[in-house]
Formats: sequence, C-alpha cells, structure tokens
Amino acid sequence: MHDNPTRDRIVKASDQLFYERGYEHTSFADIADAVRISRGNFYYYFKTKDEILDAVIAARLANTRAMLNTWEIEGETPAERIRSFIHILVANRAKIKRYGCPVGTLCTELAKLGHASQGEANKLFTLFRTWLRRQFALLGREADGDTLAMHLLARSQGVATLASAFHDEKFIAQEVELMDAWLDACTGGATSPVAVKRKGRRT
Amino acid sequence: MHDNPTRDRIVKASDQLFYERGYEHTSFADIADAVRISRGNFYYYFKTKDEILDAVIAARLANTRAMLNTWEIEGETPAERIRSFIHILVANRAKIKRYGCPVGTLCTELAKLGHASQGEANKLFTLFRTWLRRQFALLGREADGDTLAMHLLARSQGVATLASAFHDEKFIAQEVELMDAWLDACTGGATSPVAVKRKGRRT
DNA sequence: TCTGTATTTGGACGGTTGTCCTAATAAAAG
DNA sequence: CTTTTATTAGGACAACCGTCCAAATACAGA
Repeated sequence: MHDNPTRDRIVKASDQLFYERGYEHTSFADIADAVRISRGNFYYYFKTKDEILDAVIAARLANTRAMLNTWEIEGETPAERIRSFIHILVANRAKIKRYGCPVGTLCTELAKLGHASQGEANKLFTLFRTWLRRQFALLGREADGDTLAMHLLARSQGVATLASAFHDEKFIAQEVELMDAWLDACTGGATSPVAVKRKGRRT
Repeated sequence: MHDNPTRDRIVKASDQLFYERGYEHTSFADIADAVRISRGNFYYYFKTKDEILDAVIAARLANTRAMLNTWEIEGETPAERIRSFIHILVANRAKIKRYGCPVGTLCTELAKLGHASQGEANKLFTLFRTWLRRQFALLGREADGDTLAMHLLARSQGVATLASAFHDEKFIAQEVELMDAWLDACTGGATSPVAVKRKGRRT
C-alpha cells in the first residue's frame, strides 16, 4: 500500500473538520470543498463516511504514538516527559479555547451517537493512559501509576472543557501551573496520589 | 402565562433526548415519538428547533437555580454545600457514565455547531461558578474563591468525560474521594489552592 | 501511436431533515 | 343548540444528507 496524496488530503481535511465542527455536522460537501475535489470522488477512496472516520482515528492514533515516542526519546526524566503531556494544553491553547480537546470531544460525540467506532476513538485515551502510567511507574509509582495517569487525564479534560466554554486561555495557564506543582509533589516522593504544594524538586 | 402540560412534556422529553443523543442528532420525529403527539403539532408551541433548545436551557437554568438554593438552605456549612456539588457526580454516576455531564456535553456541542445559544448554555456553568465562588468566600477564600470554583468545576468535568469514555463508575468514586480531601484541605486553612491530604476536619 | 488502467467528474437516487400550511377536532362561550 | 377559539393531525415543501453510478478524463506501458 504505497502513499496516496489525495487520500491523505481527504483524511487530513476530515480530521480538521471533525475537530472544528464535529463528525456529524461535517458533510461530504464540506470535505469536498476543503480538499477541492468533486463530491462523487469520495467513493473511490472511501465507501462510507464511517470509513473516513476510521481513517481519521487511525491517523490520530499513529500521530499520537509518534508524539509519545518522541517525548520518550527527548525527555530525559519521566517527570519531564509527563510535563510534556501537561504542556500540550499550553501549546494548543488557542485551538482548545475554540474547539476543546480533539480526543475528548470526539469520544463524547461518538458516545452520544452510539457510533460503532467509539472503541477505536477511546484507544486515543488509552494510549495516553498507558504511556502516563509507565512514566509514573518509572518514578517509583508502580502501585498507583494508573490512578495518577487517570487523574492527570481528567484534569486535562476538565481544563479543555472549561477553557472552551468560558473562552478563557488564562485559565489554561493557571491550571497547568497547578498540575506542574502536583507533578512536582509526585516526583518529590509523596506516598499517596494527592497533590501537595512543593515549590522545589527533591535533591 | 399559565401552565401548559403539553408544552412542558415537549420540553422535558427534549431535555432528556438532547442529553442522551445530543441536540443535532435529535430530530422532531424523535421528540414526537417520545411525547406521543403528531409531528406537525410542534409548530403550535415552538416555531423552530432552536426555540425548543432555548426552552430546554431555560428549564435547566431554573432547575439548577432551585437545586443550588436548596443546598444553600439544607447545607449547614459552606463546606457541606460544596460537598453537595461534588457529590452530584456520585448521585448521577450511572447517567454520567453513559452520557457524560449534561452541561459540559451541551456546551461543547453548541460550540462546535457555532450555535447562537452558546451563551445561554454557558450560563449553566456560570451559575455553578458564582455559587461555588460564594461558598468559598464564606470559607474565608474571598481572594481566590473564583479560582477554586473554576478548579473544582474543571475537575468535575474531567471526571465526567473520562468516566464516560472508559465506562468506569469506580473512577468517579475514586476522584470524588480526592476532591473531598481537597475540599478538606481548603476548609482546613491551606493558604493556596492546592490539594493536601487531610483525613480529618479541623476542630 | 494505441491500449488498458487509474482517477475524476457531475449528477441521480432514496431517505431524512426542519419548516410550514390547511383541514379536522376538541373545548369553551354565547 | 350555535359560534368562536384552542388544539391537534397529517401531509406538502424544498433543502440537504450519504450513497452510488456511468461516463469522461488522465495516465501508464506497449
């Protein structure tokens, strides 16, 4: 299966539109306009709209895996890698303010639609979850690594949802600061998965 | 404007359907089936689907205001009242697991649709925000009451989103416990909006 | 060049949507 | 009763949806 520019452009444009307008509210006509191809041409690459969705999810999974691998290589300590995760919120704050979290909003929509691809979409969450769990385990938190991972995921989701509702970028920065402090507390060797204010790192 | 049973039934059924299936994915036919009236009869009460949405939002705002007032009367201390808020997650955990938070998911959907009623829907969030801020202020946190309110709202939203994605009710209980502990820390007189593990209340 | 495949086009199709209207019925008033 | 008003029923409507196809075009190798 060699590379296919047109197919890739369809997937890329759909990815963006699904994020900005939602899956159901994006029509074939919308995608066709974005990609600048005729409406009928879709059938050559995808038989149904659901197939486009699956391709988009697959692409997101691949991109996310690549991103996590990069962090694993570049981040020298597990704490730094987790911080990379936290700081997606800051890096993407403009888009998050407008459209929320790409993962969370997609999963939420598919859940309401009762869509068959819910499971695939949720794998995006699982990807972050297991990666974070591993990082926490490397910090000596094998026992509650999954709990910490879920906690951090939830915090991020909440920040994205509220930042979008209130159109507030400053709130993102505010909460990221709290999450950084919380991470420091974990790194500093607290024995329970609860945040403790600690300004400095353990030496 | 005296009471109108049929109109109320339309609003109530729409409220539920908008929550379970989403606004856009709910059709007039769906509501008609639920209320057991003919499709054409809607026009007598609502000229457009948007008007139904506005009525649903208005009803939710009224219900929320009533609920917050009840808590203000029944809860003896501000901390207890805030705890009432936190524990909605537990009380509604079955529905949250299936459909997420009614407020968050509606606001998210309307944001993606670019819908004109976004502002009205966001008032639901504002209602909780100002109410929580007041409770925190009564706890002596006038300075950062709004920050604490937003923090707690975000935590709740994140819990709802993840509980829905992972179909996990236990996670709700887990995080509620953490939020309770966090609240204890605030009540106990911590000087910064950061969670600290404290099992007992200050005497 | 000619031939065969790969790709694209524009529109037809059945179905569903929100909207809107008119006729039928129920309720109320005289 | 008759007359008037309030409510409901059922369907028409134009627009849009996802799907699908047959014909046109672009491209490849000979």
